[in-house]
Amino acid sequence: MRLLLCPLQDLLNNEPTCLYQRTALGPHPQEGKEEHPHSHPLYGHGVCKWPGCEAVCEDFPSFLKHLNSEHALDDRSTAQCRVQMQVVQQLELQLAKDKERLQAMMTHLHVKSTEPKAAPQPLNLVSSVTLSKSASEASPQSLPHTPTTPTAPITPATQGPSVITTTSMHTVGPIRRRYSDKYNVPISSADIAQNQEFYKNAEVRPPFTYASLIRQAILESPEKQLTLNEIYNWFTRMFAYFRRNAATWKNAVRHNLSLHKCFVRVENVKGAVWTVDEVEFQKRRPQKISGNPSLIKNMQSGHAYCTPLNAALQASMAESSIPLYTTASMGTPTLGSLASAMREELNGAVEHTNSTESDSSPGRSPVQAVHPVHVKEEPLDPEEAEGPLSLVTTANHSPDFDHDRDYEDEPVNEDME
DNA sequence: GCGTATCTAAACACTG
DNA sequence: TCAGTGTTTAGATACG
Repeated sequence: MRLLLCPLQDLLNNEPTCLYQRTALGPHPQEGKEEHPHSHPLYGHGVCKWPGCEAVCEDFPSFLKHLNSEHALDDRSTAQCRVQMQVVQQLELQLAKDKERLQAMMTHLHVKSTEPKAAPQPLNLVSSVTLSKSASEASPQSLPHTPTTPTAPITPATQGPSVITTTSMHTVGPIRRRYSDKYNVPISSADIAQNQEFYKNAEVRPPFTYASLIRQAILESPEKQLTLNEIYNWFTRMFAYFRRNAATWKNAVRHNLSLHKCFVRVENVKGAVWTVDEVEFQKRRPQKISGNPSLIKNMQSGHAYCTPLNAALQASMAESSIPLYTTASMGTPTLGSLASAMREELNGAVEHTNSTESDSSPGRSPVQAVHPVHVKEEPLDPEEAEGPLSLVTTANHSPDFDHDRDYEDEPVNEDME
């Protein structure tokens, strides 16, 4: 624990500006106004800008007082800082990837670039702090195939041990994890929207059921109806995970369409399209999210089980991380609306958790805070086992090593990016 | 241990 | 014949 905290302590001691110093996010917010005694990257418009806080501070002194009292060097703040590192790293990786893409495009078009070529090894803020285990420590066979760049969903700490912690990040092997609607209650719109880029780029299984995804695909369509092929396209477009093993998940999609009454097949001019019977779909909700005490208890226990591992740090991660990303500008309406649909499913539970979870972070969704996001990692095909490593290990690799990777099972969809 | 929900795999039928 | 679509069944897994 102490080991983990040390680098962070340095960070915290140096004030959060160090986050900017260590990133390629551009000029520091304070640049050019250093002399201003009341400017602070964590303070603006009378609001504390600490991720997930947004506490109103009437003036700068009160902000400082708030900063020192609410965001002191404790496990929670440390955890938040680490999560912020993840955010920054994610953005850096994306930037590096896009830069390289741009370079390749310009090279292809024989355009002289003024843009410096992306560094082959991106800054790796997180790995040096929390992901100190080398990739070699993990058995390649046990690691999921995540050849794309992301390191973790942008909402990592919804499940304390599964994303951030060193140990957990190395246990995402071929363990099949359940991710039913019922247990994904806490997934919020922000959750998904901010993870959009992640899921688009990372071959990480989205933590939603096929039924939920199908429903959302249909609801996102202008006419609220899609052909099977259009549903396929939506899956591959929105989730990198579904750009491989097509036979498997397509079968599952068809299976779900047939199985669930909420999916209604409608014949129209251009053939059969699938629609969602919201009434039928809603019928599933009471069964799944009844807001009963056991569910609430379960949601709370999401904390409990992680705390013994890394003590308060784990808990603080679980408690406080999600809202850190609410300001991340990665979401788009598409997955945002998916999240909205998810949120509809979660309404009942949210109310309960609001009252059960101590909420010291204004603006934080309690559901997000207390419930894990399960990321299922698939067993690898034998020929894939030696491929790129896990979410964790990719963080220690060049983000671009997979650029030329092909989708094994089928050509990239025509509308994929 | 049981029930439920889900995932995965497979077989089969139908259609263009 | 073949590919795509749709239905159904069965086994496995996760969880309450």
